[in-house]
Amino acid sequence: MHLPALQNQLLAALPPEDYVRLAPRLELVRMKLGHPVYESGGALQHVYFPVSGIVSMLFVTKAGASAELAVIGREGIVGVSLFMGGETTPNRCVVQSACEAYRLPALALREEFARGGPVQLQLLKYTQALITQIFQTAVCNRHHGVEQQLCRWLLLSLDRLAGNQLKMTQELIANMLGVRRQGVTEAARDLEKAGLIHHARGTITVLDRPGLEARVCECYAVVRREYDRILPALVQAAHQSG
Amino acid sequence: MHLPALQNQLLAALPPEDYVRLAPRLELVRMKLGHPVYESGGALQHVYFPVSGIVSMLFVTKAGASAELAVIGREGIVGVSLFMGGETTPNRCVVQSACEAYRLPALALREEFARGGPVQLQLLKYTQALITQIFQTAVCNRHHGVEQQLCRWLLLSLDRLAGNQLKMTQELIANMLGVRRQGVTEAARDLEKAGLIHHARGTITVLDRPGLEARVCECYAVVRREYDRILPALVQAAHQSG
DNA sequence: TGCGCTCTGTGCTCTAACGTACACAGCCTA
DNA sequence: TAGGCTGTGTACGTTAGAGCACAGAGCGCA
Repeated sequence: MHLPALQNQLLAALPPEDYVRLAPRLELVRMKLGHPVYESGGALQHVYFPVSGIVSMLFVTKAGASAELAVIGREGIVGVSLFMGGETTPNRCVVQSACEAYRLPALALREEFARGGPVQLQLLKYTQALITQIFQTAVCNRHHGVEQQLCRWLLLSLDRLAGNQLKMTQELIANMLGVRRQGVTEAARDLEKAGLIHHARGTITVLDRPGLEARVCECYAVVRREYDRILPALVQAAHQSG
Repeated sequence: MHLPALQNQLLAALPPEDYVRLAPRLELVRMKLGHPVYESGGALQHVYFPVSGIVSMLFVTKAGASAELAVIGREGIVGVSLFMGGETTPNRCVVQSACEAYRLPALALREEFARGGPVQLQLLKYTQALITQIFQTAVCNRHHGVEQQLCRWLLLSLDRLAGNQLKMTQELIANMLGVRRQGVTEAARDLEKAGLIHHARGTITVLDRPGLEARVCECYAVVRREYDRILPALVQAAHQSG
């Protein structure tokens, strides 16, 4: 049994009996770049288990400035506030890289969560990992320069995608990081000079991942280590399915 | 029945039958300013329900720079990673303002959490509010100046303390915000010139709270609104006990 | 009263990032 | 092939904050 939904590592980490109970209520949806999965304060009707692509958690200020808080890929779930009891949340979630996801109605999710056991545990563990990513974003925003943040962002994104290419304009990256587009241009130029990446009109190719990891600030490692520590089942799943 | 532990608003919001089951296992501890409640990556033996004072969630980088992620007072609980399933977390928790708290052994907490019901719900709701505070810190770090961050910090702290005084040197505030001490000095000077605060050797007195709220960035309001929305029981409790 | 400590105020230079502006380059379509 | 659009490169001046240095001010203690 290798259903596509199992490409979501969180679902894949569930015991089979839990998964088969969930599976019939999962519905595949495809979402294009820029698609708003959730709006700030909007009522959440579903949670999403991505099997490909990336969803960004963003906050947009009144003045229109934005800041990415975390990225979510097939290791996780979009919409944790549904089982955390808040129903909604003041941040947005936007598709950052064209995304296929299995969605589950809010009611079904709450029902599953209320059973306790492995489903609940897995969801909570993922949430804690997500918290780590969010607070490390806060740390990085405070103390590290644009270039290091770009490295972190590239690595976090790459971890969630197949291959070594990102289809993403510098403008969009700048919006994610909450910096100027020129800042990204300059940082990308320097990384390209160092032979770590190649970029051209909306595509960034990572040529030297170890080189990037050597240049990134500690924030990436902290987040990565926490994901690996809290969600070892996911790492195994990643190895199995590529 | 007005036990001191009920001054913790999270405990106070529990149904009486849940509270009486918990109460015998709560142990009062007093913690001085600077006391490390949790170290980064350390094993968590207890969770803490503050009844007075403030605990800061901090992250300290390898280079020694620090950044506050959130503050926790009698509205909450210190140590959410214990019931979130991660056991530990890479950030520190430090007493920011002398604190009395009731602590509960890790085992007892997990037992209570596993029962589901109101205890679990309340803990999760609080965690979501905490997530909001953390990501708003990330936003504020990215986009807002030192003065606005100081305003936010003052208001968040004031919400968790009785009275309008903060015993806190500028040096410590700077460490919390992850900025230079001089930056805090300058911001505080400007706020004092505007008649909003008075400060002298380790004590900041807020003279004009509405004035501060007018000058702070939206980050404070976003956090405050989420706490009020997700945890209305806590607001009521706050009204009852002052 | 005097000493020494901590805390605060203020000055400087330096740098990263911002806002703005504009030129060019690749790609698509007419 | 020309025109237009989007994405990228580069160059300003401006500013917030960092790093550093040191003077003064309030407080505790001998």
